[in-house]
Amino acid sequence: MARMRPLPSVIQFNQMLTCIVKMKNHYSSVISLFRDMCVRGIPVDEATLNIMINCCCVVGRVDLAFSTLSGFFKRGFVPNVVTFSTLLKGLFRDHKVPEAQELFKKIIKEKLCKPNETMLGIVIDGLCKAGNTQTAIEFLRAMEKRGSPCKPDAIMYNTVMDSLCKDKMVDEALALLLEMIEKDIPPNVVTYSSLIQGLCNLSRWKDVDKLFSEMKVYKIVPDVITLSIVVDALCKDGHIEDAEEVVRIMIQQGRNPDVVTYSSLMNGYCLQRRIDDARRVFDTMVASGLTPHLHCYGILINAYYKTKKVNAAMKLFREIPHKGLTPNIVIYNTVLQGLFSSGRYLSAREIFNEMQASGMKPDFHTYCVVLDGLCKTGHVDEALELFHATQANGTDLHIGMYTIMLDGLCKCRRVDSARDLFKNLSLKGLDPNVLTYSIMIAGLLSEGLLVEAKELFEKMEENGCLADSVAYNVILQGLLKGGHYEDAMAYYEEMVHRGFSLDASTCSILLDLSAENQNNPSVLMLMLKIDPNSKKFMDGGQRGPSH
DNA sequence: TTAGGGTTAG
Repeated sequence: MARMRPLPSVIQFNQMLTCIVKMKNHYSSVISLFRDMCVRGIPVDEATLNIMINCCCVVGRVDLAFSTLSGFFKRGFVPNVVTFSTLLKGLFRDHKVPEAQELFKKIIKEKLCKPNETMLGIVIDGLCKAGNTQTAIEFLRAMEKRGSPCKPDAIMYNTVMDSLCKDKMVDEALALLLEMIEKDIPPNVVTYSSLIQGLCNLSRWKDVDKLFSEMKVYKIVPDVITLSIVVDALCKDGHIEDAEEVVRIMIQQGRNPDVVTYSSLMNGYCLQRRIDDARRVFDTMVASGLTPHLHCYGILINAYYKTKKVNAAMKLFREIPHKGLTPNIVIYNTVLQGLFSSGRYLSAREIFNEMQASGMKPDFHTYCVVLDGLCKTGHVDEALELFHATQANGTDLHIGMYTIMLDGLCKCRRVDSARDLFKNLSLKGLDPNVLTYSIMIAGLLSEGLLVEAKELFEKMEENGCLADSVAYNVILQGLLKGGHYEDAMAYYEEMVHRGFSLDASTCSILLDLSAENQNNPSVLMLMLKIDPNSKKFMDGGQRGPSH
C-alpha cells in the first residue's frame, strides 16, 4: 500500500489497521505499522491516531497512548470524544481508577469534548469492574437529572446489573430490571443473561425458569452466551446430565454450542473426576469443526493432575505449541500447581525457569503456587528466598503470599520465624485476614502455646475478622495436632453454634487420631459428633483401608 | 475508518 501510486486513502489505511486490530493479539503490529506510516510520511487522520491509542491501551501501555496525543496537536487535529473515551477505558483497564476519574473531571471541567453515551458507559463499566458498583449507580442516578446531556440507556443498566449479580445482589439487579421496563428502556438478551447467571450462581433455578418465560413474552431469544451460562451453572451445581440435555437441545434447534459451551461441559465432567467423558466432549467439539481454546487445555491438564495422571497432563501441555497456541500464565500456573502437588519438585522448578525464559512474568497466582509448593515439598528456605526476592523486584505486596509463608513456617515448626514475619505485617501496611490469623493460631497451638493462641483468637475477632468455617477448621486442626482435645471440643461447640461444620481434612485428622488414640474420651466425643453419612466424612475416610 | 454491556481454565 505504501508503494502504490496514487497512495491509497487514509480511510483505506485505517481499514487495514482495523482489520489487524480485529485479529486480536496483533496490537503491537499495529503500533509498529503506525510508526512506519509516520516515518514514510503517509497521511494519518484522527481515526488513525485513535486506533493507535486503542492499541497502546490494550497492550497495557497507557503512557504511550497519552504521548500519542501530541500527534494530534502536531497535525492541528483536536482529540475527540473517541480519543478521550479510549484513554478512559485504557486507564480503567490498567486499574488506574483515580487517574480515570481525574481525567473525566478534567474533560467535563475544561469542556475537552462533549461526553456521549459511549463515554459514560465506559466510566460506569470502569467503576463497576473496579468494585465501585455503588458509585456507578450514583453516576447513573445523576444522569437521570434534568439538564444531563445523556440519559441512562440499556447498556448502562446492563453493566450495573451485571456487576450487582456478580456481587450476589441479584434482587437489587432484578429491581433495576423493573425500573428499566417502567422507564421504557427495553431490556435485551444481555440484560437477561446477566440476571440468569446471577440467579444460577445462587441455585435459584425456579427464578431462572421465570426469567426464561419472561424473555419469551418479550420475544427476546436466548443466544449461545445465555445458554452457555446455564450449561456452566448446571455443571458447577452438579447437574451435568441436565447440562448435556441443554446442549442436545441447542444442537437440535440449530443454535450450535461454541467452544465456551463445550468448555463448560468439559469442566463439569472434570469436577466430577470423569475425565474420559471430558475427553469425549473435547473430541466431539473438534469433530464439529471447532478449534479448542487454551481454556480447554487448561481444564483437562488440571483434571489430569487432580487425578494424579501427571504424565498425561505433561503430554497435553507439550501438545499446546503444536496446535498453534502459546501457553499463557494460567496454563503455566496450572502445570506448576500440578507438579508441586504431585511432589515433582525438580520438574516444577524446570517449568518455572522455562516460563520465565519464554518471557512470561510470574503473576500473583504463580508466586502463591510456587511458594506454597516449595514449602510443601520441604524447601521452606528456598521459598523464603523467593519470597524476599519478589519483594525486592517490585512485585506488589499481598497478604496472600505472607499467609502462605506463615503456613509453611508453622508447618515445619519454625513458629518463631512465623511470629516475626507476622509482626512485620503492620510495618508493611498489610492487614492479616481471617485465614492469616487462623494459620498463626494453629501454628502456636501445634507448639503447645495455648494461651498465646487463645489471645490471638480474641485479637482476631476484636479486629473485625470473625472466624468462619475455614478458620475454625484450621484452628481445630491445630488444636488436635497439639493434643488439646478438650479445647478442641470447646471450639467445636462454638463453631457448630455459629452454624459451621467440620470439613473433610479435619474429619480426616480426627479419623487418624481416633485410630491412634482410641481411649481418649474427647476424641471419641468429637468422632461421635460427625455425621457418618456426610460426604465430608466419606472424603476424609478415603485415605486407606485401615480407616 | 476510531470508543460502551453478558459465557469457559489456575
